[in-house]
Amino acid sequence: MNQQTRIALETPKDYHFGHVIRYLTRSESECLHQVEENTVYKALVIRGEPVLMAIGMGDSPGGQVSIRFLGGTPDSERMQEASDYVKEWLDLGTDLGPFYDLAQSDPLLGPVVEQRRGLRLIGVPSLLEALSWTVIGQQINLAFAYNLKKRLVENFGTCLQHEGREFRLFPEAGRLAEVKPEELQSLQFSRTKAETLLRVARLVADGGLSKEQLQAPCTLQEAEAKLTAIKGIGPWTAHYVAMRCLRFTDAFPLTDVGLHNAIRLQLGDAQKPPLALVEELASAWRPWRGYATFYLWSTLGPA
DNA sequence: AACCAGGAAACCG
DNA sequence: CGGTTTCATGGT
Repeated sequence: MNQQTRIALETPKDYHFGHVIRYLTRSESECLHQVEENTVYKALVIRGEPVLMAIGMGDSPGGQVSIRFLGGTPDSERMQEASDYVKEWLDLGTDLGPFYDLAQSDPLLGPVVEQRRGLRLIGVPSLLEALSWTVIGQQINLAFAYNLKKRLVENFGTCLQHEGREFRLFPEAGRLAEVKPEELQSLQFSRTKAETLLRVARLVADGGLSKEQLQAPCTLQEAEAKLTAIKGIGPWTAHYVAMRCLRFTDAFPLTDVGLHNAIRLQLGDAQKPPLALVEELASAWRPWRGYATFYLWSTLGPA
């Protein structure tokens, strides 16, 4: 009958599910997962089969994260893959000890990190999704960016239903690859945004671009070079993707407006910091500049 | 209405 | 190269 299969994931020492939930709920327009009563609902397609998950803190007091599979139990290999995905997505495998040590003695970062100790760097494991989201986010405000993503997902992705709940999936590369730029423009994508996004989708669909070829033994600098070779992708986008998808802990979107605002806020300044100052501050955060950036971003959201 | 937004390319000395 | 201008489109 209603037999439910669960997987429990070990959590790292410093882990605060509440902070993770807060990050995941920062936009009302987020369409690729839902959060309800401290449970995250998320769907994947693994080798053609949908896998529906409810992710929450386990019942045991050990601080485990548990995945409950909905609408049928996947086979063990798919459960393992789903579990790997969640581990990567919610960043359950990184030891933040060195980062916390470093932050502790940093006047700017110290208070920020102390206040949100246990927040993880929420990732975007799919390269296509990460690149798409980042291209969408170029030079527009976040609210609009979430709207554009939603339109992309609703128009070209599939939607699963389970017990009245909708699970939306990011479009497949092959599907996006055949979309015409005009279709995206009619959804209020700018022409260049549409072209870049479709260029990326075609590259991923053709196998000319993959996550594997951008990760180790590839260095951050090499990954950046490969990504910025694509028209429409500059240093900001490359580092953003390196940070959220490729998991380079030192990825650093130097020119990011949100980062600048967060630094300004911490310094109590009226003006945004000059780039030279941003670089100087960040040099103390190596090799964790990506985590520093993510924590600083978290100071901008609601409370 | 003006200015801004989790930029990138093209252009120019 | 390093700085400047243009592009593009909604949000506030």
